[in-house]
Amino acid sequence: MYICKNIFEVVTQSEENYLKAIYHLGKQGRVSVSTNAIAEKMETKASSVTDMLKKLADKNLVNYKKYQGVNLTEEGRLTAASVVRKHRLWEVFLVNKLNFSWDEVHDIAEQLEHIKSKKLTDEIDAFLEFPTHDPHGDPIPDKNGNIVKNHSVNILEIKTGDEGILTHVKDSSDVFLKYLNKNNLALGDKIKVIDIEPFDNSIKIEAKAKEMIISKNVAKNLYLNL
Amino acid sequence: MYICKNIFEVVTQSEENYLKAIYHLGKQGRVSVSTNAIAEKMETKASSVTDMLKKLADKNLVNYKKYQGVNLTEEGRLTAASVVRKHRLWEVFLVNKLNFSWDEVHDIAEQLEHIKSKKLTDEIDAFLEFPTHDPHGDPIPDKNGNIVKNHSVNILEIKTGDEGILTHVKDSSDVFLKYLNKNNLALGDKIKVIDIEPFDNSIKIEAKAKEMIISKNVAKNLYLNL
DNA sequence: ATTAAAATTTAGACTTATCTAAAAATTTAT
DNA sequence: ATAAATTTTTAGATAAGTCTAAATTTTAAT
Repeated sequence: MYICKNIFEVVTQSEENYLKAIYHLGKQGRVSVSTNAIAEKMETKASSVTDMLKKLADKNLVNYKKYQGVNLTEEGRLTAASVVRKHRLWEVFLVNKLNFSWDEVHDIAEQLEHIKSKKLTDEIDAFLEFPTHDPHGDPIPDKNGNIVKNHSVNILEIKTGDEGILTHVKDSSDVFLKYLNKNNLALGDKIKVIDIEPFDNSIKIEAKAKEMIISKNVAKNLYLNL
Repeated sequence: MYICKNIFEVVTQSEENYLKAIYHLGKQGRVSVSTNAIAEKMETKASSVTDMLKKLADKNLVNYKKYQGVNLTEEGRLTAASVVRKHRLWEVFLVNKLNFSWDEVHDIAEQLEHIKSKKLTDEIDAFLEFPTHDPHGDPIPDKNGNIVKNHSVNILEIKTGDEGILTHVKDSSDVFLKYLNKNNLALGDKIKVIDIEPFDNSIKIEAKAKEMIISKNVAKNLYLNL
């Protein structure tokens, strides 16, 4: 006797979170990811990850061979991309339509990304006029899970005297974003590299006609379009 | 050692659903509700309800004495009202801002009502310009869990020849709403009672300059403002 | 006031997702 | 190439939420 347990939630919220982690760790899920890497990203234990990987493999969402790590199947990749799509669309909604700032949206989007309704996702997409990037500059996968290729480069790789537009921040944590707010840095700003200090990789930059020094750790998270 | 298990989700989704059921069954939670009534509403078993009632009582969300049914505490009432508030606000959002029809929103709102963010709820409320009723005419609780009193009366209680505005439908199931769509009936319509058939309580009404006959079962769900 | 029927609770079991501790496999270092 | 270190998996336990079946309490009927 064939029993379909749950037509509407074939993939649980927890499963979606694992798929998302694998997607992010294996650059859109195409590369193999280790159990420990997933455990660290999800702040859980490796044994829990192993259990889940078996379940995901049973559902044909990942390719899994014991001790070998995992990568997403096409179905898994699409599922993960859909979750990421929803996460980023909701972030745009919160910032563009409601009065949220870019450092407040992550936790709420973590909840909203699990809402199951294809129509809702597509209507929100249209309502926002089909945005291609979220408030942190991360690309939004389209209906088919495809993302536009990003041409931004890390500010550490730019040579002294060159300038570009800040289009992407890698760290979306509220501490980091609040740091940028405090220093009046936002996506779209024109930034010029004045000097790179070889000793600690700190960088003197010019933004909004003002000079400031940012640490290497900050620099690592700033990406510019030249 | 004091351990707070979960600051952000002191109330689980499942608990919220039980509180909501008790809220609806006991007219805003002020009246005692039986275990079986809850079980039926939630499509679960009485034994599951009993288990949950104990848990809710432990958390001071309901007053529960074995075999006596439950009612909500003030804290439980506020929690339930907040869930109902979110459900109805999201329904308004879906219908007014996205392209949803009133028969498509319930299942999605059932998911969205569990999103935890006070700011999000209040911003959506403001974005929608503080609506007082959802697309089915149900009142939306305010921040403090208060609802505006409804003055609509059931169409069966109106005497022949009288008319009123359709302001509320009791049944929000998609079958019923699709029936109304098909017959071109919507909130805001002026409806006149032409004749009530004593045999089966079917009613001949006039709406949009056309006469039609509705069954007692339909009539029971239509409420008018005189 | 008993007894029968209905409602409710208890007991024990199952599933999902998690954990700890121990075992097994793989990788790294000598 | 072998031992040590690291990674991963297994085994067994726990908590939340559900179920069935049996026991208990309340309500209704005679």
